[in-house]
Formats: sequence, structure tokens, C-alpha cells
Amino acid sequence: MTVHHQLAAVLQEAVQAAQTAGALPTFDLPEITIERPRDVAFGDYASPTPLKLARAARLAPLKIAQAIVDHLPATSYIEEVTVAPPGFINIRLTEARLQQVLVAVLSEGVEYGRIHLGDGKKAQIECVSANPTGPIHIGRTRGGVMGDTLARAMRLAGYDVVLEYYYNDAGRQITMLGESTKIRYLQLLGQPAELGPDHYKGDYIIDIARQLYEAHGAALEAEPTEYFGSYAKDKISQSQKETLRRINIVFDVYYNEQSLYETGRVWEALETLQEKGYVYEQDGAQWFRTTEFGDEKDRVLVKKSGEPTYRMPDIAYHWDKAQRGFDLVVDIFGPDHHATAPQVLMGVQALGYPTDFVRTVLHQIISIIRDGQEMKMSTRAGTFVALDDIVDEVGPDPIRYFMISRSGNSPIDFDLDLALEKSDKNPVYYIQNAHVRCAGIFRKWAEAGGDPNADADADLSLLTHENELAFMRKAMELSAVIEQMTLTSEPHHIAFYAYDLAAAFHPTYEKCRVLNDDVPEPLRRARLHFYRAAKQLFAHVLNLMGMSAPEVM
RNA sequence: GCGCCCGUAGCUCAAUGGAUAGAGCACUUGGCUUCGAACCAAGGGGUUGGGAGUUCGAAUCUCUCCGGGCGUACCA
Repeated sequence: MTVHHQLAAVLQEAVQAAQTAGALPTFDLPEITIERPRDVAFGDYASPTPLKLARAARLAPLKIAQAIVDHLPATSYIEEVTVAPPGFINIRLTEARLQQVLVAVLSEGVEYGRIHLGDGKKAQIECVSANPTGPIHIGRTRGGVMGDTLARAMRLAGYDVVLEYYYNDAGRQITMLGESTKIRYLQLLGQPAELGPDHYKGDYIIDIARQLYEAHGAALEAEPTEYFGSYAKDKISQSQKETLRRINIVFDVYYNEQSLYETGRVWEALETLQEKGYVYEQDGAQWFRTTEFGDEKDRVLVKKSGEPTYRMPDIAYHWDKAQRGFDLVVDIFGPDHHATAPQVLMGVQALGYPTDFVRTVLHQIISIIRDGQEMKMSTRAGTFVALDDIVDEVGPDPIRYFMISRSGNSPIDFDLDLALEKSDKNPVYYIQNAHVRCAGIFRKWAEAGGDPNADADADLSLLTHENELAFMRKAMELSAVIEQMTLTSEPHHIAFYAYDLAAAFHPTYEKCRVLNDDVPEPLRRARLHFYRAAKQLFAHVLNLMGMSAPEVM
């Protein structure tokens, strides 16, 4: 149980005790909120609950607060409880309780911060979902990092999470891909073939064509475009997976759109919508009555050519998600899907399913800044920035960090020069350096012939420096951060937490030395334990962000 | 035009409806004979775009106006 919930339970008990004793009138108890006070001078935790109760109790908030405090049950871990205007209850924990967090961090390891919000629940997170027609570009990367980071947090929150990638390996796009590849292949054979306006112009197509040429020479000349499309699709899909793995994203499921056709799900969905009266024909196309769900106009499901629009399989896919029994589905979409996401849910609703199990997380655009200049990106013009190139340039860690360094609602300018900068301007190094500094202590200790287990039975009650205590308070917050990420589906909180944790660490490192001669032996052993826990916690938090925890930099 | 997002310190951004709105960068000043100065300490900086409303309490919720970003296909 987290400290938050522990304290909330204690306060609830106190309110009820006060009511029983007649110190407070009877009323329905709202949820008790526990928060971190603005200023540590107030205490470690605070509750504005008396303010919320004022109306129901028809008493002054300060009187309510005092009544609650008067009826608090005895606990071993609360040092002091005070009442502060306009009606706060401030709680200070004992130093022993704070020090205990170091023990928890070390004994629980990668389990530290676990909560049980999602125990027994299945969740799916869909992100990236780029089609296998070209390399992963940086725009898609943001959703991928958000999704993967969220998956890590939600797993620690107890959810059984499936990280899923949906891709279209059928239809016109693959036809175009096949034609593009074949044209490039024929060009390698010296034949007069030219790309049309709808073909893919990227150099990666030439590379694929060259592979075919080197393996088969001119023998493929008579093969249909399907052959080339299928080959290119597999190659590109494979390289997309490898690219994502470079930034520590590995999907559990690659769900292909083609399977929705093969199983007949797409047409089944269409027929069901038709049966329910949500479809009509006009101008040779099949229209979905989305206006019945508040859309500004109806949308086409099947073009007059007989081909479904992307909307149709999207609806069938989400129909499938509904039937797969997820308690929660998180769809992470970039700005290009802002308009279409609601239409998919209208489809799910029309098919007779609730839509509240789906949470759509939208994020804004990302721009790449190099030499102070924005690199303009356009998928259509083929001028995109490939994730692979950025990984080559700055490595995975800055990418992981900067992609979640802002709320999804905020556009990101990803400054390549800053990402590489090894200075105090770069938060990535600020955080990782905390781990490095811890590692340095133990390296130095070992070099000096120190006992590796010197801190095994250390007396943690010696750790009373204000900076040490501040770090412990921050360390205690991890579970609250995991909870917040899970409840809001906002991954950026961990990035801010990691930074705050480092900001609590560095002053401690400056002031609370370990190996200096003037540090008494018992304190040295306690501090070794402190830094052992700090090192473990930074490794854990960095791992939750999919980043490395270097021993040296 | 319509829809979504945003507007908070000079800049980039935080802030479950709660206390004196916080960080980083930039700027000023100071700090290494021992664990990484890729760090620390101190300082100035704000009518949270304007206005109205709801509330004991609003950066946060509602309305309105102003300003910016993105999207508005029988593309995905």
C-alpha cells in the first residue's frame, strides 16, 4: 500500500471516529485527497479534506480539521499532524519511515513502485501503426515512445499490457509499393521505366530493388508487381522492427489489416452496420451515418470503386479489440488522426459496443531542429526525417527522453544539437549523471579495497541530513507517479519525476560525502547504503523510460 | 467556415479545483587539495492572453473575445 493510500485510510478512520464521538455531524464521506504540500515546511503530506467537508458538515474548515486531528488513530510512522489555515491537515512522517524507503528500493528492485490499480485487468496500447511502405519517421516515433513508456508504467501498475502495432499490408499502398520497386528494378536492368506521381520516391526502394537484382539478376523481369510488393513490404516491415528495437521498443503484437479481410471481419462489420441501418448508398458509395453520433457530415465506408476506405477496416479492428476482452484500450494517435479517431468510435458504438473502454491519446507534432533551423517534413513529398538517422546521430537515450519530456498536448521542438550537448542544458545527462556519480562511489570504494558488503547492516537512522531526507521523500513518490500515469495515460510525468529525483540527488551528493576521511565509520556505511539505493532507483526509473543507466559517461 | 490543441517569468515548459503559481535555459554573483564541476549555492524576474461567470477557493471548470499551431478526402 502506498503512503498516499495509507494516510487517506488513517484520515478516513479519524473522520468516522470523530463522527461516532459526536465531534463531527454525520455526512457522506467524500474521497480523501492526499497531496504533496507546496512547501516542505508544511509537512510531508497534506490533505485539504476539511475544506471539502465544510459544506456537508456545516462547520468551519479549521474546526473540522481539528476534530479530525483529535481523533486520529495512533500510528508508528506519523511524527506530527498539524492544522493550518484555511483548513489543511499537514502530516509529517517520522524519519524512520522516510529511511525505510531505502530498504524498499533495494529489496523490491524492479518491483519498487508497484501498485495494484490494474491487477487482473487486460490492457492494450496501440501506437506507431505505420504502414510498411517506408522507414519509421520521427513523427511516428513520438507515439511509439509514449506508448512504450505507458506500457512499462501500466505493467508496474498491475495491468497485463499488450503493446500492439497495426499496419496495412494490403490495398493500394502495397500495389504502389510493388510498382515502385519493380520500376526501380527495371531501371537497374537498364530498361526505360519511370516513377509516376503516386509512387514512392525514397532511396530505400532503390536499395530493395538492388537486393533483388543482386540475388536474382534479370530473372525477375516477368514477375508481377505483387511479387515486388510482397518482397518490399516484408523487407520494410522487418527494418521497421529493427529500427524500433534500437530505441528499446518491442511490440507484443503486429496486427495486420490483411487478416481482417482474410477472416471476413471487414465485410462482417459492414453487414452488421447495414443491418442496423447505419449505412446508405449514394453516388455509388456506401455511407456511414456518423451524423447520428454528432459528426458534422456522413462518411464514406466503401468507395464507388468497391474498395473500402481506411475507415472500414479501422472500425473492424476496433470491433475486434472490443471482442478481445480488454478492460482498457489506449489508442495513441498523432495529429494526422485527430479528426478520424472519433469516427472509429462511432463505428464501435453503432456495432453495439460501449466505447468507454477506449481511451484516445492524441499528441501534437514534433519538429526537428538542426543548427537552429526547423527541418520541414512531408510524408507525401518524401522529405521526412528517418528515426534511424536520428538514432545514428544522437543515440537512443535522448530520443526516448525528449519524446516524453512534454505533455502530449504540447508540440515538441527536438533540437539535435541540444540532444548531443554534454552540459547542464541537457536534462538527459543531468539524470544519467546521478547514476554515474553513484557508480563512481562504489568504484572508488572497491579500488580502495573497501568491503563490498560494508553497508549491509548499516544504521540508517544516521541519515538525517536535510538533503538526504529530501531525496527519500522524492523516492517515495514513485508509486504516485505510476498511478498518475496510469490514470491519465500521460507518460510525461515520469520524465519530470526523473528530473526532480536527480535535482534532489545532486545537492546530496555535494554535501553528503561518503569516502572522505572526516566521515565517521558508521555514517559512511549508512551513506554507502543510501547511494546504493539511489543507484538502484535511478537505474529503475531510467529503465521505466526505456533509457540506459550508464556506469560511466 | 468548422473541429481539436495551445496561450503561464525574456525563452522552453510544469502544476490530482487548494496554501506564497514552480523548474530548466538565459542573465548576475559565489563555490573544486579527496567519491565525475556533465555539479552545487545565492539573486533578480508573473495582473497565468483580455473580460465575465460558477466556487469557501480558479492557471485549472463554463461562456465570450483576441492570438497561434494542427486538421478538415470516395488518401492512410
